Amino acid sequence: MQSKTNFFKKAQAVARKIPYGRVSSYGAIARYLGATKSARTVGWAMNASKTDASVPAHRVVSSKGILTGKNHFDGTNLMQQLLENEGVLIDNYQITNFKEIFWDPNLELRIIKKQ
DNA sequence: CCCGTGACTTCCG
DNA sequence: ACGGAAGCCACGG
Repeated sequence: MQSKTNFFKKAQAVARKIPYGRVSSYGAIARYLGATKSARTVGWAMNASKTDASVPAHRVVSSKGILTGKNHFDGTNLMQQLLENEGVLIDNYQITNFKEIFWDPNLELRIIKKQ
């Protein structure tokens, strides 16, 4: 029996699958879970998984490649530092090569995605 | 138990 | 094309 917080676990699972040096967006994950408009809930899942070091929440940004969640991290520029450490180019809390390193679960995983 | 909030995105006018 | 409003799921008060 799946818990009621199935959405959380799924979101965390997808975020955990984000490769090193890649980033994804809340909407992409939400869409992969079948809830396109539930992007905010994905952010909540990140907040819940924040205590879990296995979930790279810093690799999850907005659809524009903006570090919208930087304010929720421990420090102020911690999220940017973590991403830059992985080779991600960031300018003013915005990923410059976002489209290049964007990792879309709908394209990469395509598990439940119909062909 | 009901209402509001939140790391966003999409749709309608 | 731009701006405003709705939607989605979960949690806290």
